[in-house]
Amino acid sequence: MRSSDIAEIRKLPLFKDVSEDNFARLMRGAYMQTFPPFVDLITEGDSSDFLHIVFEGSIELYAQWNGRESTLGTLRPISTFILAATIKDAPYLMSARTLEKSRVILLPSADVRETFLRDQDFSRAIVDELATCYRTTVKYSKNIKLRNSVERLANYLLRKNKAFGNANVYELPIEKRRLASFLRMTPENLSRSLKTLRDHGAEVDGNTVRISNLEKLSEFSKPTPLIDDPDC
Amino acid sequence: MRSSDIAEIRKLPLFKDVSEDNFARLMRGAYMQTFPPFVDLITEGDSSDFLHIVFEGSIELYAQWNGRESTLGTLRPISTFILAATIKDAPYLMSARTLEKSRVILLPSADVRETFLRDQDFSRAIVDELATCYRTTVKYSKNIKLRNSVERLANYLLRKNKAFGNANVYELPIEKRRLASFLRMTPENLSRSLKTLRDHGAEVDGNTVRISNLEKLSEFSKPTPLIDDPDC
DNA sequence: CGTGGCCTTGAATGTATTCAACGGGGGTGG
DNA sequence: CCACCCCCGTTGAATACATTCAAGGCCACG
Repeated sequence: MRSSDIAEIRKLPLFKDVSEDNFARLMRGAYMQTFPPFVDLITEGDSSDFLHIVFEGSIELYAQWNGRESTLGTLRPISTFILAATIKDAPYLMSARTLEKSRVILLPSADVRETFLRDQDFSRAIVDELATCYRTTVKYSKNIKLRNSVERLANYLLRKNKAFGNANVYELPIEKRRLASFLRMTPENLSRSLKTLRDHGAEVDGNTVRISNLEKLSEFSKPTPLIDDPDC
Repeated sequence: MRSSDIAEIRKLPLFKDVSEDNFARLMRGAYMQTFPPFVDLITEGDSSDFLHIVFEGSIELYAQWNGRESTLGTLRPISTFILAATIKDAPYLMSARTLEKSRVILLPSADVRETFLRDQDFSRAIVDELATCYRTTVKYSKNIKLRNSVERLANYLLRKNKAFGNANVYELPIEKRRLASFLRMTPENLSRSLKTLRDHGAEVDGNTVRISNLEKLSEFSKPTPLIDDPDC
């Protein structure tokens, strides 16, 4: 691995407080790899040999059952996945594929577990990361259980608008069919729901989202930090 | 707190490896409390002053939004809740109420966080617990996203049958309306789905479940450890 | 012995999925 | 450079699935 990459990794919240020794030991077994688009990195059910970290590009988390497939999230730099399986030395619960050309760090799970025991600052960072991921999935479940599909979509548009600096105009960061799956809807249903939202202050043309009436959209969406704030 | 209670707590996986000193310090601030049925213990949005542990009874986790309510889980002895909020010193994402007379241990969150930093074995146990909870919610999301309501119900009946020792006859552990909410259905829909399952090897009369044809039910349910095994 | 909550059933409504068809954009290969 | 094809997104119609509303039975509880 290039030393410039290692310096970058060192800056990650997960590693920045790890002792010099322990970090060096972790990096000895680590490697950075570049993947083309639409490559499966991990498959649910497999044992977790590596902790993955997205360094560049984007990664889709998805799951399958009985011939169906569902998107559970999209990861962008810089995020880890899937930490819980690594920590527990348990099988992956989700699969992951690149959506574009991506650079990914692979850390042998055994090394991560060992460093966890050895380095208090690392274990603290791991726990923080784990707790954050956990809370993300709880919010995700609440979103799906408490809202219907149009409400989920409306709140998604609001969340992304905030993430893009409240510009009120932005591009959808993922394909519509993946967004549909993420929001637990079919692509057809997404299309129709987008039309519905024109009456509520949001217009989507192609991949361009325009919040034409933020107040109206907010009133319809009723966002709450306990579901929609990623930092909460 | 009674010393017999403290001895019981000491046996919990979360605490059994904690040093004598640290455990004693934790217990100084802890207290055990008995609550009547249907008492709200925590409310989503509140700050997490205590880590809770169910000692006796049962606790419902639920969330609300826009006048709606949804059950996210039921806790039985001995489980913690809600660890992630305590660790991150963040607001609760779920509310919790007793469903019956329950005994609950309250540990001041600040003490938990302090002990976490002080005691390596405790931090290890915390991480394991967190990772387990995290994986539980991932499985929950997969269940809801990949299965329709009858499939979710069928797999629920199978899971509980396994939990009750594969006796093929057992009592539903929670009220049907709460089960319905947990499975993301209405009570009416649950009633009708139970009738549907008569054709697939499961008969439910009142609270009594009878798996009349396990093979048929399994074939219909298509359970997978990556969703249905709580220990996976 | 009333009363209230839970569960069930039926009917009507609303929401979401499926199936089919079509247009457009991007990429490939002739 | 163009023709072609494939996949995505959209639209419409039919269907399936789920919710709502209303009513009644049952049990537990006061």
